[in-house]
Amino acid sequence: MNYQPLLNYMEQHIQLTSEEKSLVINRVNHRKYLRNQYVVQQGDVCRFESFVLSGCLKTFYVDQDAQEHIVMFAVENWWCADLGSFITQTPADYNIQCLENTELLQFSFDNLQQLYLEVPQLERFFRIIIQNAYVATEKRIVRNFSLSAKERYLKFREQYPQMEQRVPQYMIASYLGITKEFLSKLRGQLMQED
Amino acid sequence: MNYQPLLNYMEQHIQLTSEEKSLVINRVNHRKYLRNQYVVQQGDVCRFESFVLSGCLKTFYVDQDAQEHIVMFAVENWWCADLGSFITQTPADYNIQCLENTELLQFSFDNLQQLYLEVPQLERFFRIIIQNAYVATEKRIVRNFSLSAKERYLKFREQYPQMEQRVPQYMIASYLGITKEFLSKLRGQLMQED
DNA sequence: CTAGCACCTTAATCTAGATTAATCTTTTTT
DNA sequence: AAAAAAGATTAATCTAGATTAAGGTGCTAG
Repeated sequence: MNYQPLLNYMEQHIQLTSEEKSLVINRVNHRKYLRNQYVVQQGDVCRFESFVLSGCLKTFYVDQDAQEHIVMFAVENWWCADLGSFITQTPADYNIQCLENTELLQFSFDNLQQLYLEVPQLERFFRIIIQNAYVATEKRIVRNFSLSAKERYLKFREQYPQMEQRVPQYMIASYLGITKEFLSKLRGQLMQED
Repeated sequence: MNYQPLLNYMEQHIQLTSEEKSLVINRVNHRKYLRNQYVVQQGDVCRFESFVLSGCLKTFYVDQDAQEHIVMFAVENWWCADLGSFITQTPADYNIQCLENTELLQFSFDNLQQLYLEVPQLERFFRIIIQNAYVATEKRIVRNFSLSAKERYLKFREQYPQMEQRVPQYMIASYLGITKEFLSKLRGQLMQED
């Protein structure tokens, strides 16, 4: 099993001895999902905080009118969970579904509590993860408030350049909060411009 | 000085001995602000995490077109800070300004680091604060995505019933992400309906 | 090879909410 | 009490983006 990407990621924020690393590795579950499988379903408690080794996932919300709203994508070296649900162990607002065959390293809630005792530095690590998630979410609110659909799309393209090749346009539209038809129109306009 | 509201709030999440309580009280600054004073300005580093003893504040963002976007209000027993800035000690995206004369209990970044050593339980407490902030922010994204302006307004009214009397309508409009004229129209419609 | 499905585009029409501008009301200042 | 400033309403017009509907492209499967 390849734990290196996770350990590399962790070492960006904390230093771990090799004993600590093996404690982490002991508590983490490796799991493969197939394309279209769900990692979390709206209404269930989110049981894992997952690190993406390979593949691609979407986190989305289904509203009363059965409309899907994508709130984030996750690819290699990203974390993915309904953090609100995981943290409080209450039912999830979001679904998380694989867009490709996907390999995850998963921390269950209980294992994570254990690990906090075994490797106290992880308290710090996961606080940073939550903080980053929080800051990113806040920035997204600001962006949705103050930018037009076209500006949001351009920002998305520069921020996730690989993403457009990887996921269908109607999902990008959903992420941007617009219809696929309007995204198509914007793309038409942008082609024109250059 | 009246520290009781803060201690009550803390005791909802953690238990503190009376020695620990005095450690907290020793590290917290009490400060009065006048109406219209700024607690944080966009571009400055947010120096405090503040607990509201009395008064009312708005957290807002000014975009390129000098438009103000209110992201949250804070009243008695709420926390207020540009958490993203405070946590990372980097320049703030938001302004925080008093809408009334306001009394705050403030934790400076350095004092808080000290306190984490003196009262380790506070690590837990402030993680919970951040988690709650995160969850609230996430729910807000979902709401902005899937509800119409009218629905958001109704939700706002039921969630912050006291607020409408306390802050001018054009600020509520800004919080809801609509113009004051349109809010006025909605209010007209709703009067009609009942 | 063609049927079917998943995805994308284009164009016409519609609507929630923005903009502008004028008037009215309430609060604050002097 | 008058004047000024701050806030709220109303109505006409405008626009970003939604909706509907039809046709196009390209993959995958029998």
